[in-house]
Amino acid sequence: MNKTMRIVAHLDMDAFFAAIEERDNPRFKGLPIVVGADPKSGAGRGVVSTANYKAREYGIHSAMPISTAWRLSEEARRKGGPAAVFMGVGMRRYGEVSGRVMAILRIHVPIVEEASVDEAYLDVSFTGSYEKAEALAKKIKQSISDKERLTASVGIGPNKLIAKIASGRHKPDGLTVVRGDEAEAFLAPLPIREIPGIGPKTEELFLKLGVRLVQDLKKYSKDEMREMLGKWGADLYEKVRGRDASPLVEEWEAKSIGEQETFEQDTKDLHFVTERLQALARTVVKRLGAGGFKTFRTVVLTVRFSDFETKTRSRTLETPTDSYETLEFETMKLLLPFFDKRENPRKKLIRLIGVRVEKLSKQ
DNA sequence: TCTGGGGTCCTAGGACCC
DNA sequence: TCTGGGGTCCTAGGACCC
Repeated sequence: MNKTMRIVAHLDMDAFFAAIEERDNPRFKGLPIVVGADPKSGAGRGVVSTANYKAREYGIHSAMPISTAWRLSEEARRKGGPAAVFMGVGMRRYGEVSGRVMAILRIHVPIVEEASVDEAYLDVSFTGSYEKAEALAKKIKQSISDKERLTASVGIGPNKLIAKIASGRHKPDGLTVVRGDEAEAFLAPLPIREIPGIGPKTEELFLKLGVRLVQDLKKYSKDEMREMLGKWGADLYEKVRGRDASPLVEEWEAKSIGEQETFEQDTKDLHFVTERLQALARTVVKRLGAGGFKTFRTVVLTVRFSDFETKTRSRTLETPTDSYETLEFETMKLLLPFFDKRENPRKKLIRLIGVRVEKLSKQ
């Protein structure tokens, strides 16, 4: 083993939001917990953000409509089990816990990529061996458990791809090590959907071609992959073989800031929508300043109809601005056509609107 | 089942420029 | 006459991630 061998760890907090709620509300200990939209006795519109493992036994999982989660909880209750505890998303608190967890990681590892609120990549090459990297991961997991009473699952591998997939193999509270020379064989029998970047559409495309497992993808040349998937196809060609040279990204700057809102009921009421648009625009401008940005130059309006068709309209200004009035004026100009025959000939009801700014500058 | 809210990245066509 | 090549910007849409 050479000294420059790369070793990457991926740490994923287990059922993060639900675990925090369970920890902070002792009376919910051991109960199924669902963090997400208000279920409104089965009539709620949102989705499940996180379900703890007890709730997953009911078939409840992330991204599921909250109405479905409610139904599953009711079914379980009729069979004599406890009803699930439904809780709203307390993002501020989760952000605080995340900050403390990330601080623990930085005590042990100098190069950390905060991939999301509950995930991080660690460059543990400095340990020099998989054995030492594994020992370090155990220490970090123990520290998170001691200080925060939360569990995490860790994957260790020769690159981010392998570390990420490995962290998902033994959840919760898992630790999975895949050495460089095992990476390709580790991936081969997995469903292609395990590869980050392969979502429902790509999975379906390949299923039609009889491709289900990572090993099945190896029959395509790099050019064929590029042909099918564009630029990303060439990356995937490498990933299928366990190779991923992407570096950890320690610092990054937001490229856009936006807010959107799904209405409780679909609407065609221009006054109502205008009022919501103004509220969204105000929040966006506030967050722009809070994020240290001076100006934006592009504004984007999103409109989603009741049939879920989603349209975006954007305009790039001549001059950068930080003005709320400009944002309101420009998004209103983009919105109005949706209230007449120009953009909405069939008079569909509106389900959601969103306001986003791009081409941000700190100058 | 009836689908949130925060984002990123890619593609593709047309305008425009050299 | 029936036709370049490359580059950048803008716009709209779509796939994907947590």
